Amino acid sequence: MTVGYGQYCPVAKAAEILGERWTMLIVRDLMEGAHRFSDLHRGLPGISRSLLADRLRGLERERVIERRALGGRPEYWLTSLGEDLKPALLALGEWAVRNYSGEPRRDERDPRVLMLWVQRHVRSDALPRGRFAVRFDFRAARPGRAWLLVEDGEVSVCDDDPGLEPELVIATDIPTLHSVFAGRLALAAALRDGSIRLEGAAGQVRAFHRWFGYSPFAGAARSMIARSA
Amino acid sequence: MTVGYGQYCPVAKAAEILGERWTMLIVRDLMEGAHRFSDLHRGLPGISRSLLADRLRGLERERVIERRALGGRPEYWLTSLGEDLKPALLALGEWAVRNYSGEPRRDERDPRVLMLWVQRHVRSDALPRGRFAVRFDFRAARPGRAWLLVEDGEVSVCDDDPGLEPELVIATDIPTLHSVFAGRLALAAALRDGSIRLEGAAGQVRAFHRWFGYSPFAGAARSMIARSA
DNA sequence: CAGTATCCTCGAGGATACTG
DNA sequence: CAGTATCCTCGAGGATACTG
Repeated sequence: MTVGYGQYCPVAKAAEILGERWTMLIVRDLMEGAHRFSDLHRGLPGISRSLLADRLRGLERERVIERRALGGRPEYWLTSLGEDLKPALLALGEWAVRNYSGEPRRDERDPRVLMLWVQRHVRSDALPRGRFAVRFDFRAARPGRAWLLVEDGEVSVCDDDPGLEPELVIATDIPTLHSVFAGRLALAAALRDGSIRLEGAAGQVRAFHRWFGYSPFAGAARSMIARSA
Repeated sequence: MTVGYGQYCPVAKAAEILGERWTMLIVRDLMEGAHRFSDLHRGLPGISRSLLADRLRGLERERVIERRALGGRPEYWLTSLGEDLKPALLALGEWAVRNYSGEPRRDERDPRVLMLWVQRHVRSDALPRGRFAVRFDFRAARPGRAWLLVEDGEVSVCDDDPGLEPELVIATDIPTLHSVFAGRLALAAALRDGSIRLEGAAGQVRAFHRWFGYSPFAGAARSMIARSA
């Protein structure tokens, strides 16, 4: 952001704005519906609060995002200029899907980030009404459990027992859930081979298939696999 | 390259590979036909030789490029994985064209880089046969002159007088030539208002219109302008 | 030409503690 | 919650000189 390339070239301009560490991931999270400072911070483990604030200022200066602080808490939103970046960011991600698909690395198996993504992509309109909990049991992961708390179409993640008997338990492991979310492994296949087990009333199990949402790149991953098969 | 984000996400992977300073510009230059170390170095004023070497190693490790040293001088070429990046890089550049079109900044008016781009995009097949020189006279620029030396369809740039009477002289200034190259200003319009003057035999002047090549983003710039008019 | 080796600087960004 | 202020570290990368 601060340091240009001294080149009057569109690629240089794009690199100037998006090339700094974390910036592309911040834009990605904004596209996925994160708007509050803490939301963004939670989705980017490793970034410091001051650096996040700095990057947000930079994006605001370049008119990619705007800060809204209408009375309540401040929020960050993509401007139309920022929304216009979507095709390019999708193209970049799809390139990565096509060319670097593989298992998540050791350091990429953070259940917290995965749960955040799962939460962000839940199809709220397909959620059963009322208040209930869904528990994820991860083999060989610390923390080994996480909860989704559903309350009238609103979903939140808990790392600790919310004290509510779960109506649905999903027993799996991090790489498997990652693969399903990313579209690299069909949910049906994972259920068949037992790498995911669903425990709960038939209605909740059926509903899960509808409200569980996938990565924006799942389509690209699926057609990759279909092509190579 | 070296530092990941610890996120199993396609955008994070793309940012990991392309997010480091200079990397996207190196890929751009490879796409535009630069393959030798010195060619790349010349197109990236400000990068040190050791850093360029380091970035090239990184891109090779990620299988975006490959180093070929078959007997002669080493060359760097995009792999098919690297070629596959073209749509994403074009999308990024077109986003920048749509949203940040403006005059080149003071530090972006380097005649050397501009001449390099002009050279790289010359349509060799439309060049007159034989050996001749084309001189560019830039108002208010140091160096104020540059030459294209054409020799049987091969073009090179000289910063100093090649000692050959030019058959064509192009009198203009850096921002104007930039704008024409970028597609933001029609050559015809620049000739009409005198911001570019062509001096030479009628045949050479006519040929210039055919062999002068434009930025890969010129099309996007033109349709931007057409839309806003 | 196409780099590598060595030394050194400086600024990006982490840690910590603080504020409205 | 949503940041800011201050201090400090360390590693990316520049400068320089060298090599096949």
